[in-house]
This record gives sequence, structure tokens and C-alpha cells, in this order.
Amino acid sequence: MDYKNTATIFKAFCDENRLQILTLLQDGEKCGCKLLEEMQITQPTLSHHMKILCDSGVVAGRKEGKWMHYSISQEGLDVVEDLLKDFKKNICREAEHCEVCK
Amino acid sequence: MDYKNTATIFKAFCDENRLQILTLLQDGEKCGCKLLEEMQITQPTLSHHMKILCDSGVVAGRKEGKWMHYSISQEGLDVVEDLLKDFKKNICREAEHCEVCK
DNA sequence: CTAACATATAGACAAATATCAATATATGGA
DNA sequence: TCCATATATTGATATTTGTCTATATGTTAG
Repeated sequence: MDYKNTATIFKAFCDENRLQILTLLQDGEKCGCKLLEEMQITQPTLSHHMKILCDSGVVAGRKEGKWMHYSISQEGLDVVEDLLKDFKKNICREAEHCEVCK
Repeated sequence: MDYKNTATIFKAFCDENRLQILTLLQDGEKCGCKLLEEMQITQPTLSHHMKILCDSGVVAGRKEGKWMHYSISQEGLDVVEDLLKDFKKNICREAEHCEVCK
């Protein structure tokens, strides 16, 4: 496993503001200015967090004119889910009785 | 969602040393001194990381004499998996065609 | 009881991160 | 072209985090 890259991906979920952004995006795609309205941070701070979220792959950005539209990336979440599943592998010694190893 | 608590949980996966520890624990339960042998950090640093891992619920500690035995917690990973799944909810507008919303 | 060992805690320090104000860039409308 | 708007970047600063050394705590063997 590429620890450095994996750590970067999980950092998406390690900040309260980013978790709020992800929650807001559960309603569907939103542009930066809309997100900004619903949060208590400045625009550069939002931009900073959106970069981290997009770099992690968990959020996708789409530029349209002067707006950036952000949405949760299912593919990105799938990658995180797979990373998590890897940690569950091989941790059970008795496969025949184990929910995880089946 | 309790953003603060959720951020704390995900921090387990945000450091390269902690990811290495989790990988080492995939072989099964190990005590601190065994983990220490396989890593390039001092004992207090390991202790620091084990505290973060245990506080997140992803690792469980078991004291036996002077040893602390650590193992990956399936229940802890389940909690993380559920948190991830929450982010997938409601992000699809067309439930009847969607792998996620089914 | 004392020594040796495993682990935890305290305190100092450096690096990384989050934040903001100021400014730059890009786009579209008048 | 000029202005307003949306977003990104820069640079400064405060906080958080990771790391170490030194020391404390707890446990077992002799």
C-alpha cells in the first residue's frame, strides 16, 4: 500500500469543515458560492478545502463559466471503501465462522 | 453528524506510521514491543499513535501483564464503513438506474 | 525488595495545517 | 472596454500534530 497517498485520501474526512461540505454536497452538486453561503468560513478557506477534497478524489469539480460546481464522486468513495476493506482482510483466523472473511 | 467525532475517527488513517501499524496488525494481534521492532520510530511515538488508533475505535487494546496487545477492531471498521456509506446516500437523482441507491 | 522490562506521560521543538486579508485570474454583461 | 462576480493564489499567523528525550508508572522475576 502507498501509505502517503492513502493518508492524503483519508485527510478529506479529517476536518470538520470538510465534513460539513461533504454533507452539504449530499443534496447534490453545488457551486462554491452556494457552499460559502452555508458556512462560516472565508472564500479562500473554502477554496483551500475544496482543493483537498478534489485532490483526494472524493469530490469532483466541474467548471462552468465562472462557476465551479462540486459534487461527491461515487468512484472516489468506492476507492476509499476498497482501502477500508483491505484492512479487514486476513484479520480473522477462523474463516468458517467469520462474517468478515466469508 | 457529529463532525468533530467523525474527524477524530478518520484521523486513524491519516498518518503514514499509523497506516503501517494497521498493516502490521493485519497479521493478527501484536504487542507494542513487537510493533516497535518493525518500525522506525521511538517507543513514546508509538505509544502516541496507538492512543490515536484506540481512541478512534479502529484498534482494540488488551492489557496482559506488562504487555499491551493490539488488534484491528472489526466493529471499529464497521463504524467507519457506515460513515462512508452515509456519504453515498442521496447523491443519486435517479434511483431506479443507480447502483448506489438501490 | 530490587532490578529489568513494557508502556505511558510530560515537555520541548519542528513541521504541517487551517485560517485570514490582500491580491490575482478568469468570465460574462453593460 | 470596463466593471462586477466567482474562484484561485500568496503570504502571514495561530493552532495542531508528530517527533524526540527524559522521566514516571506498572508488572514480573529473582
